[in-house]
Amino acid sequence: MEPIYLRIFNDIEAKILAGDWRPGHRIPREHDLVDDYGCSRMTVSKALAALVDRGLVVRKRKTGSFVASPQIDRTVMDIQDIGTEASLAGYEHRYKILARRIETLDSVEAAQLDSTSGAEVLRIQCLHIVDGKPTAVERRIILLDTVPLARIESFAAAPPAEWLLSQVPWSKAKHVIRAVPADAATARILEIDRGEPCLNLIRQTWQNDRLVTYVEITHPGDRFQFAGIFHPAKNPRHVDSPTG
Amino acid sequence: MEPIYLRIFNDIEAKILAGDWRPGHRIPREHDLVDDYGCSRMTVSKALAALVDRGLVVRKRKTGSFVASPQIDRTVMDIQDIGTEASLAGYEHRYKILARRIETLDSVEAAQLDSTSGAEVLRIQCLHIVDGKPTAVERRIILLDTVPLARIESFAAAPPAEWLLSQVPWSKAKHVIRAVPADAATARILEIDRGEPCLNLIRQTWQNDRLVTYVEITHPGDRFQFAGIFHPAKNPRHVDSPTG
DNA sequence: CATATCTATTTGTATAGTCAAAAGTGGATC
DNA sequence: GATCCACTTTTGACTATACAAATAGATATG
Repeated sequence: MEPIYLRIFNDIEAKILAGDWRPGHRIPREHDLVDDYGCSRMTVSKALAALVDRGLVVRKRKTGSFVASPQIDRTVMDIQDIGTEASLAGYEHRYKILARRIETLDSVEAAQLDSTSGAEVLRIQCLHIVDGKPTAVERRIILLDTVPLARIESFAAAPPAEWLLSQVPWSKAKHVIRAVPADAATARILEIDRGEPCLNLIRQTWQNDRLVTYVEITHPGDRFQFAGIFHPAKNPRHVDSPTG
Repeated sequence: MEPIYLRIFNDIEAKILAGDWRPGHRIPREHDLVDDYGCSRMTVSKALAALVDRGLVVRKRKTGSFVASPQIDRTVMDIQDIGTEASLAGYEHRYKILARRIETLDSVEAAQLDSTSGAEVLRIQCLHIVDGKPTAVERRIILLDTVPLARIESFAAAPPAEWLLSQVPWSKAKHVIRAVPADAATARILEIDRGEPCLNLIRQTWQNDRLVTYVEITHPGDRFQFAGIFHPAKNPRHVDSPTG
């Protein structure tokens, strides 16, 4: 038998991840959940505290509990969004959409992405310029089934990574980081020599087992690095943490 | 006023991080902590649950609660240890200590490591061989002030990373991942050409603001990648595996 | 000898309350 | 209008207790 607090946790998590409860949506107050599940307040509290820790919920006395704005886990964030990182480091960041078209996945690509063949996707190529220098090529595929709004998005206001984060909560992400030699096309775009070492990040992001996006980001090895400072979870996380 | 459960949490965390309670040490049982702190069992339980989540404690019914073997934070994308990762992925792993000597840090290096000049360190160079192929050069510095036992350790039974993890809990880690061309020495050791793209990981690990170790690990770009699957703040698994 | 069973210990989950702290609301007063 | 205070809602911390589940260790059995 699944513990009650886990059932509550899972129910609410599912609603949020399914997009049923959007960010800002008010979660039933403890008292209501007590009634709904026929359990004690402590049990409800345990579930909600775990959701706070999971980053899906924020709580405030007197005001209530709300679905949190989707936020990348801080330890993943470090390699998440070039623009954010650049401006955190005090650099100027621009980007240019080099290509943008809607396609259907052929079977080879579909298999590669672990997705279904024939799905409609938006394919984007984007150059990131940090401090005046070309710093990354971003080649991205967005599944239009999962993110229909992408069809009409121009990415003029925010680059694809940032726009997606504001649209879709993610439930799973897979990263691969490699060192690769620059191919001809990449070398031209990044203004480096062919064969130069490049840092290559591939990320797939899912929402409830539906692929949201596949992206490959290639950085010149001499102009970019991934860095992060990590602490083992600082304040008590997970269960019954007060300050969040 | 600090909540009781936080006080308990902090007290125990401090003891573990200070090395006062070593991995495997039995933590007082809930009942004893109830007596010690004059609070209820639920409060103690909350603190211990948080410590479990924090990764510092493991608990088992009837047996008790124990200081966990130090582990890399699960949400951190990182190779905790090549050997472990390799065998998880089903590969055979060997390693060879190429060099081992005790030195004192000169001022240049000390500044680089953000440490004090004149400190005694153990400097190790180590080659990792996965599936019969040279897969990583590990160049490591261990601060003997922080880890005195390293002075007499031969690393015959376990490679430095694994040995350190079993010895020292960490409270902070800094990672840098880059793509670099192989220099002459590295190329020779890894049996690749000079200039070939290599994946380069630098990690510094601290225990309570005292540097434990500085390590630079260089992988051939075509034989290694970092990969990780993340679920926001859950129990992400990460796998760093040799590529074909 | 091995093996199955019982028992005591320790953690895990849950209840049904109490009191406290934060913070939004509205009302009294200037 | 503006300011301060009391009121109310909602979360945060905690108690004292209960019973369940896992299991190490002792005991009984074949």
